[in-house]
Amino acid sequence: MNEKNHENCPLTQALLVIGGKWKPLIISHLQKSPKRFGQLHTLIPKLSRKVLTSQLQELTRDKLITRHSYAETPPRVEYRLTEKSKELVPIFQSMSKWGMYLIDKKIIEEREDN
Amino acid sequence: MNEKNHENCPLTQALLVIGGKWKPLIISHLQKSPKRFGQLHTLIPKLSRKVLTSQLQELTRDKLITRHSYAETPPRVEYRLTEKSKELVPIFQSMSKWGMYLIDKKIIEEREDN
DNA sequence: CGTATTTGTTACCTCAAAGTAACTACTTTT
DNA sequence: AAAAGTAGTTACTTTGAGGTAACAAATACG
Repeated sequence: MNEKNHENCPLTQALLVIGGKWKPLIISHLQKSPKRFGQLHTLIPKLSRKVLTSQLQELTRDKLITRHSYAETPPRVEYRLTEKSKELVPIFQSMSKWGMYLIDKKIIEEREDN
Repeated sequence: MNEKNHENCPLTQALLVIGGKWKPLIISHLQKSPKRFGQLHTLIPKLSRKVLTSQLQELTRDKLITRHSYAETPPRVEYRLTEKSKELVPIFQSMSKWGMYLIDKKIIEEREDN
């Protein structure tokens, strides 16, 4: 953040690429093994197919995932992380850990409210 | 991500709180020292005062920052990180590092394009 | 032949987030 | 009296992200 200014701030750059509402979630789901379009949709049901498509396209464009399409029928398409995005996994894990702490706190506060 | 499902996913919880477009940036700027409203606005010029206000209010509500108002004239208001959000700083630092790598790659790719 | 499956696309609509600009309140300086 | 500086708020408008629903293509199955 000490950097020049707004423009070339690395954090801003990173957020441009992974700042989407669903992208961290998608990347997290791909961390263990490649997943198909339909699997991702099942894992994140609140995410519509249209938006899932667009997020996957953007992630592919930015080279955070690769798309492997198998000429089977019915068609099968798998998405997997690239080396670039594998480095993000521990970051999202930390964030997840922090989120868990948030949930705990929330439960405590709810208790105190009663 | 292995967790139950969508609802209580810790990463989703975390993203609810820090997922805002500007929040990671604001938190990063506060990491070294408390900052005033106007300072933050100068540091992130693309962020309008109205939105800065709303983001600061949300962060305060979620107890990621505290607001200290001094009865001087002209008024002075300082925002500082709480213990809760200080744990986020290393996460954003990693993300920033990753963003720097992105920028480097971009430069290399531009060179290759020529 | 008609239906199901899978991975999308396309068109249309909606709503919340963000932008703009004007106004407030308090006090010091000119 | 008026302007300047700080930290907002309020009202109005705009933008774009996201939702819904229908359709496409290829093949297998009954």
